[in-house]
Amino acid sequence: MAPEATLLVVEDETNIRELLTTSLKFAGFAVHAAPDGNTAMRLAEEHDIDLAVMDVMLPDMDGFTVTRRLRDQGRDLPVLFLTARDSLDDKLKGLTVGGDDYVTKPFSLEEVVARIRAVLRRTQNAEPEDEDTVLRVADLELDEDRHEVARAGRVIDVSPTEFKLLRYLMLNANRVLSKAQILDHVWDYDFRGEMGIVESYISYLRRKIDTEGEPLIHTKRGVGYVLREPRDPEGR
Amino acid sequence: MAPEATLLVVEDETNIRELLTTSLKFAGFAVHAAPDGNTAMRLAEEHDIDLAVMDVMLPDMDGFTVTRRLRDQGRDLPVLFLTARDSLDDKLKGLTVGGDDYVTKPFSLEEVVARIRAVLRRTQNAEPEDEDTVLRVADLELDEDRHEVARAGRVIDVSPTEFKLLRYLMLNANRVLSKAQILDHVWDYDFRGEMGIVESYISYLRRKIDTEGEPLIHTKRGVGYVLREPRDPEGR
DNA sequence: CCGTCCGCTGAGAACTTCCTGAGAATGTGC
DNA sequence: GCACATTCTCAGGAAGTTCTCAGCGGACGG
Repeated sequence: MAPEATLLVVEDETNIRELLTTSLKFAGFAVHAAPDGNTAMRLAEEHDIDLAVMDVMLPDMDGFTVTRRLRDQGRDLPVLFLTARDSLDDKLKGLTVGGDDYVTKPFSLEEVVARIRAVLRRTQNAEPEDEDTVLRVADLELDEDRHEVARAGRVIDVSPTEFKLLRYLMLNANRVLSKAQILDHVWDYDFRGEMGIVESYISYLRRKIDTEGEPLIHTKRGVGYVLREPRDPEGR
Repeated sequence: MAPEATLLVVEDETNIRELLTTSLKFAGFAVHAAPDGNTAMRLAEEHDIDLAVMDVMLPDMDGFTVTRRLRDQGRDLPVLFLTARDSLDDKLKGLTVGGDDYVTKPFSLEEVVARIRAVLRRTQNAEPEDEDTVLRVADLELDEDRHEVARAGRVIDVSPTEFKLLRYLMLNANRVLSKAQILDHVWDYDFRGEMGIVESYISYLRRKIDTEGEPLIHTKRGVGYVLREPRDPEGR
């Protein structure tokens, strides 16, 4: 399978750079990584980059400068900025007007992948005709754009974490996910709590989407959880 | 037959290192073994390693450091970490994000082999879709991804131990397995119980998968058990 | 044909995992 | 700054799983 797109990760903290690199590769992207602005510029010359994931704070120059210089070279590069939650720069606020976007640290991998896909969708597809921002499993729907969930056509209100958890389950429908996997993908990378929180949120989700009609979320005791279509009475 | 893949086992406890080495060789892998981080680094230079099985606690440096150093040398090495059950280290978080995974001690050999294969599948195959994770014997199916068993298309609920036992029987279809062999592979290496437990679980499995249609699990009195295709009426 | 051995299975004790309600702590919008 | 939503922890209880054991019965050897 050809990679979905080629990304450039620019981030000086080694842990986060590697976390992003491995998990984005795993998500199907081709990834180049740079610890600073100058390396980033060099890599961008050598490779065709579709999108950059860029820390705002870099050792040699800030992420905006890197972005400007890259764009001065002609390419129309969309960027997903990474920034600390409390330093919500004014410059970031105007970003969603162009194709760009940002996520605050600490982030969850689900969040980053979802935002990358959203930015690529907006910038690559000038034709917005394909409404593939909707995930569907049986009569359950999740709309990325509207940030909305519906079961059997009835819209259901869910919290942000519930939404991310459900998206992850739906993206991996019919595959058993361990609580550790869920924690790693849905919760922020610095979360230090126990896996019991996954149980709690599964419980919340069930109450909201799984109380009427065939249940879609199933517990695999000792293994994890799986979201799947209901079976016929014969268990087929 | 060429080895399936080349592994590097890094584990300081001699018993466990040898247990892993012999049984992984037997499972068809080429295996190099190291008792500490430095030896591991040296072996990794001398040989082409496809995957490392790495204890988190090592005498000279921890498994994460070894992994970091090995990866700094360029190769994109997937790792299966071994860790004590109660020391669910913070660093283990984020492990199921990339290709890596972990198993807790004490483990069963079945578990380790299954996880190694899963990691190799994920990291070697850039094509995630097509390769199916389903074992089949006659009309009996076992799906790793869904952690599900079906007979004649009808899904059957099994417990984790039943699942591991059935996987082991199916991987060794048409070969008679002694109760001792089964105990050694399917149960944790520190299990101190009697072999009667194998009889119990064979009984559970038969009740679930072997009650209708030709039986697939057969007792070789005084020898062990074998799972095999039903014979034609002539007994051929 | 008989006794012994081996394997099968039901019962149940001990244990583990999971679910859920309550509540504290934190964040967000008005 | 107040009200409300959300996140997270915890603990009790429910449910499922693991493991042991003992009685039964069929298989095998003599």
